[in-house]
Amino acid sequence: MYRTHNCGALRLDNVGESVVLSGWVQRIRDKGFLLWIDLRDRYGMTQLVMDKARTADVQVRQARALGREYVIQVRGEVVVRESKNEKHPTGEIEVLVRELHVLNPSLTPPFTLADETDGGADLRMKYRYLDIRRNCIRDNLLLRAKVAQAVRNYLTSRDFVEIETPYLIKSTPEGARDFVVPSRVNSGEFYALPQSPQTHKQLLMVAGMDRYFQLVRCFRDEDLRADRQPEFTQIDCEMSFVRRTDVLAASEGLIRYLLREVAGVTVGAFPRMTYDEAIKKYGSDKPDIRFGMTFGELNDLAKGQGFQIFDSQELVVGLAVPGGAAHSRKQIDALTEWVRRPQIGAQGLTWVKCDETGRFKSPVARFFNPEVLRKWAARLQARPGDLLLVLAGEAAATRKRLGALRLEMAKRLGLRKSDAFAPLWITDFPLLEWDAETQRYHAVHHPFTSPEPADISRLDSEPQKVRADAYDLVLNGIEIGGGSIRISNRELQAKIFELLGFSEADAKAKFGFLLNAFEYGAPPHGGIAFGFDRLVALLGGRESIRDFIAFPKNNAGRDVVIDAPAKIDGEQLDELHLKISE
RNA sequence: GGUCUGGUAGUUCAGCCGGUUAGAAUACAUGCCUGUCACGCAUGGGGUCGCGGGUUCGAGUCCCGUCCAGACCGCCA
Repeated sequence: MYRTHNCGALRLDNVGESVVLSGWVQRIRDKGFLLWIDLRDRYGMTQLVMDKARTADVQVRQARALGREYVIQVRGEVVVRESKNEKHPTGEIEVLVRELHVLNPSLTPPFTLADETDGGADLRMKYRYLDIRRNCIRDNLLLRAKVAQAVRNYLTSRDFVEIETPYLIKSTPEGARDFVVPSRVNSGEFYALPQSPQTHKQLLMVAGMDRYFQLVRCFRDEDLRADRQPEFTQIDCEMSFVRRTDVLAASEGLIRYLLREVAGVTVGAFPRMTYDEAIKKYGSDKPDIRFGMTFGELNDLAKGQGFQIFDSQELVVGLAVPGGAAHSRKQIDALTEWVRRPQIGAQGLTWVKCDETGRFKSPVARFFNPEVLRKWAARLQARPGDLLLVLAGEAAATRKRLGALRLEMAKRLGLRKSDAFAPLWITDFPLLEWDAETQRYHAVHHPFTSPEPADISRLDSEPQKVRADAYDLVLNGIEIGGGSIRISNRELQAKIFELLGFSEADAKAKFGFLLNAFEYGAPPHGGIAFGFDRLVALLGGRESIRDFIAFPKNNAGRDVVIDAPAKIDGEQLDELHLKISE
């Protein structure tokens, strides 16, 4: 018998029982007369005990020879602890060992397997199977499984049906770079791994499945970030006979359910904000609205007063840092350096301290009299004791920089609380974006996104002003979902392809299968996809998704556990009809 | 493609203006310890200072190159 109980199961009720436990040796505490072993498995930890009075010498010697992470099995008796430990659920009992078997020894692990590990990221990734033994990583994976289960419960209970779509599909011209897979049977041809099941889920709508979802792996061959992996998981949804409000309502229902079931947090109706407003007030299309510090534009109050730097720039914009007047000159200089780093790229930073008595202190005070500075403060909704931070420059870049500064200040002030959840819908994205490099429009979302119905008439005259019937869901400043109402009208789709610079033949070659399907009675439809990894990380109170993925890729897209990608031999290349050009 | 930060004991790090034998904590080993739970105490072993080149009487330290890791910009419909 390998075990009668797991390591998290035993309680006072079990005292007197003879049990068999198996697990890993977390730690041995040898007091000489008495020796304890913390035995750990996925379910918890149970303290084993041996002493000279009750245990045979041979077994004590055997126990002293154990090392960390040995896999052992013990038979023993559950006894009450003389000194209890309230930190563990099993802390009131211990198991007096009668028999001990080493099932497998272990090398000394290269880092400490504890909540507060001494292991660096590099080492932890290489020995990920050890890292996962740590409570925090194990709990992250358990959380992920719980969220997945909750997603399936919720969507299935609302008539969504989970359907798998193929992973070996075809490369499409728009969007991220594709991972490609050479075909052995079809010489010189390649599959692509899906960036999303977009077209297949639309085909399922034409097929009459009405409400589809899938927890699906997606692939993008782009550079990585802390919250970006080359393969990642989406909650992909699509619905027929819906308008935007229907998709938003269904999505809110799901997210609200997850927040309640998993995080125990109740949130009300999700606020909505247009793309333009988000950019102007937060400098980002994914604002974190857990805190204020919204932007105020100061062009009318800051230009034309003799301060050359402002006069020559397109936009002067600022925000008020609550309580920020307490910053020392040194701290503000450090902030200036922070925004001047190449990653932010600002030329400089203008600041105004609003002291408690309503006076202003600023290096630009000789250009702007107190009356003007008072108007700045009012525009930025500053209160006495606040610090105004002002940037100037080209409008889009400056807003972005101030947005980065806003997040940094919030982080320093502890305003980005991981147990607060502030969802937000962003709507009214532009449909098209002019790409100067290729001299054509490209779809901001994707080519199947419907224009806002009210704007369709402007497609010919001013295409850049046409809004998309698209929406993003932002949670705590992280984009966790995005979707749109799709085009289900053949002529409209043809017009969009034309605007995107596809010839009719191009469109037919690339998307003929979808256009054909639309000839056979396509229902109006729309959908959304949520970033599952990001969502789980947020529910776990973190922003980096790597610790919520069992085997993530590193910064360079490598799997350091198995050392992939790797070269393949010549024979395999030949079979695939491939030659490596050096 | 680019910017920044880092690489010193198994591990996490310190190492000042270039100067004698490169340190700490932890891990590991041995011994002691009558209730530990991050046990404690004592002793001990453990180093190609990422790699290559340069400057110098002398380089862990300065310079150049390179590799690796992380964060970020570009990119990510």
